[in-house]
Amino acid sequence: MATGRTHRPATRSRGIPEATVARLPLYLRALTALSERSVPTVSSEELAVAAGVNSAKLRKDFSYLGSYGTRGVGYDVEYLVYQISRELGLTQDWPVVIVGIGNLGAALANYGGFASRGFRVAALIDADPEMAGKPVAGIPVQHTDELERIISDNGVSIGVIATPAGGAQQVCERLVAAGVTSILNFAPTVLTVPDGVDVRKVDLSIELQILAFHEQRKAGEEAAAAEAGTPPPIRSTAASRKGPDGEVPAVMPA
Amino acid sequence: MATGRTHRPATRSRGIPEATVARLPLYLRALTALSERSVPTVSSEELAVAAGVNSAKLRKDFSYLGSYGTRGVGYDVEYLVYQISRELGLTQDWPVVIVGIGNLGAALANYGGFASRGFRVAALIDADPEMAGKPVAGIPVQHTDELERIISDNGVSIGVIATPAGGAQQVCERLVAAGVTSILNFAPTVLTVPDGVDVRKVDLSIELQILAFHEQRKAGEEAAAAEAGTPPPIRSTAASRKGPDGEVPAVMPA
DNA sequence: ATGCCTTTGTGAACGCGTGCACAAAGATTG
DNA sequence: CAATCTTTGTGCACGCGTTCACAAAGGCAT
Ligand SMILES: NC(=O)c1ccc[n+]([C@@H]2O[C@H](COP(=O)([O-])OP(=O)(O)OC[C@H]3O[C@@H](n4cnc5c(N)ncnc54)[C@H](O)[C@@H]3O)[C@@H](O)[C@H]2O)c1
Ligand SMILES: NC(=O)c1ccc[n+]([C@@H]2O[C@H](COP(=O)([O-])OP(=O)(O)OC[C@H]3O[C@@H](n4cnc5c(N)ncnc54)[C@H](O)[C@@H]3O)[C@@H](O)[C@H]2O)c1
Repeated sequence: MATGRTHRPATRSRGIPEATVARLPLYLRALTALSERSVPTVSSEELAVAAGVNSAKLRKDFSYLGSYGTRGVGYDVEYLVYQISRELGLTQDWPVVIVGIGNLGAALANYGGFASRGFRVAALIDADPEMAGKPVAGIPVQHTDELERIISDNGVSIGVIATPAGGAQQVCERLVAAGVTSILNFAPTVLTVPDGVDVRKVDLSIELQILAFHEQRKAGEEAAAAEAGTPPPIRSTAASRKGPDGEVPAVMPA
Repeated sequence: MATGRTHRPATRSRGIPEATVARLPLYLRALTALSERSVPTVSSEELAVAAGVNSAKLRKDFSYLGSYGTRGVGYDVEYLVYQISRELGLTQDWPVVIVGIGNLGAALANYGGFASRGFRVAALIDADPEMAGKPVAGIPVQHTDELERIISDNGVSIGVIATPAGGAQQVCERLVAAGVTSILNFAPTVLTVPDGVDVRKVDLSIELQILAFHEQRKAGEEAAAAEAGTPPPIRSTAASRKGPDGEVPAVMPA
């Protein structure tokens, strides 16, 4: 999970646990797929498999929203899609601004799945004067000077930061001062925000490092098992060259 | 947090809790910044602020790695950088392949922070024959047909999937069959993998939906507070037009 | 109408993660 | 060398999240 919230200690957001909120979009995606295949109802077990979670967890999650299921039958797909959408606030249209239209910002602007679920790219903002006016994904880039006006005019409350790390905190402060209360941060920095502002971060580098940790551990365990004469569990083909870059696994030589 | 692991029930990865592992890269980043400023030592309190966490949590996290601090003084920055790097497996060089060189894949390939910490883009792979041979970020794109050979030749164990959702599971299976045991997935799908393979996902859409949930809740609470005659907490300027797109907040009209 | 079969909704137990608070450790100063 | 001051390392309690397991609910067949 390339994510983490900031501030706001307790959960109790109208009683729905934070962990549940984080899974609702997952259920919604699975349900939307079922809806497109015109499947009328689905059991907690089927839906759980589709969403990649435990079925008891899924039922408990839904129980926070109310009793929308029918015992012996399951859940009505359309009805559940509506209920979850409403709970997540997706029945409204959320204007979003993206700040920092470089490699990543441009990719985000071009991302189709953005608009698909109630989010609309209201503006693209960059500090580079060269970029001003140039269209990216059909939307002209605007200069940072316009930031406050853009936020205000469009009633934007969600901002995406895709600037280099150095500028992120300052951009964040301007966004917040202008009225933004939710920020999705792609820059590798810890953002400091006042209470009442939500920050979520997506950090590629952290994700890779976490994977590397487990990868190293797997290589170590495997080496230890080989040392002990235990044959590697399965997949010994790939296993035999698992030390990355031809390096020796980080275990004691003797 | 745009993240979530799959499979592998218990933690106990050599005793280091998963939550701690997820924070180590954060500490490492803060420590690297200190190191570049030639700061010799740092207290848990200072470092905690820099990393945006509680200092007790930070100390407990470090205690899992061993006793690397000096009471009354703090932690030696250089030494800690080394210890965390080693623990995360960053003293090795990890070759990574990126599959699906579209908007996002190209941005990832161009991402500088990639190589900075032990990760090296070994190959770019795409199914589009038109792209084969074209250089992206200085690396020629190779066709999917070569996938197995590339993984094998380079000893790749970490793969990044940036294809459309439809192709992700199949790409995933080919990667795993070829020997990849860690996957970072950007496609909005639940990937099914065999035991022993780690999957982490980054899902922009889910992040935005979580933000929207809290945003809606804030708007609702505010409306309720206004109704009750209680003035909005702070920042009433921005608050007064918090209903997105000029819509009425989703509360009962009367 | 009655009984069976499926599936929900949730009580309860458990484990992980967090944060407080403090004793022990060590540096520093006189 | 002793006193003081700073900061670590951790015992402990608490709360959240997960999972099991099952009683209740409801559809459906006879
Ligand atoms: N490219 C990736 O795949 C990737 C992956 C993970 C994280 N990131 C992070 O995302 C951020 C952007 O990455 P990128 O590759 O797009 O970088 P980039 O250099 O291509 O783009 C950065 C853009 O931000 C603009 N900018 C700089 N300062 C600004 C400011 N104060 N206000 C507004 N705009 C400003 C620049 O003009 C530029 O257009 C970086 O922090 C990077 O670490 C990128
Ligand atoms: N662009 C974004 O900012 C963004 C954000 C979040 C998630 N995503 C997700 O990331 C993925 C890629 O997004 P994108 O905007 O780069 O899409 P894109 O259409 O620009 O690029 C997809 C690329 O994958 C290639 N491809 C398709 N099937 C393939 C296969 N089976 N094997 C190898 N390559 C294959 C295509 O040739 C194309 O080059 C999508 O799943 C999207 O939902 C993108």
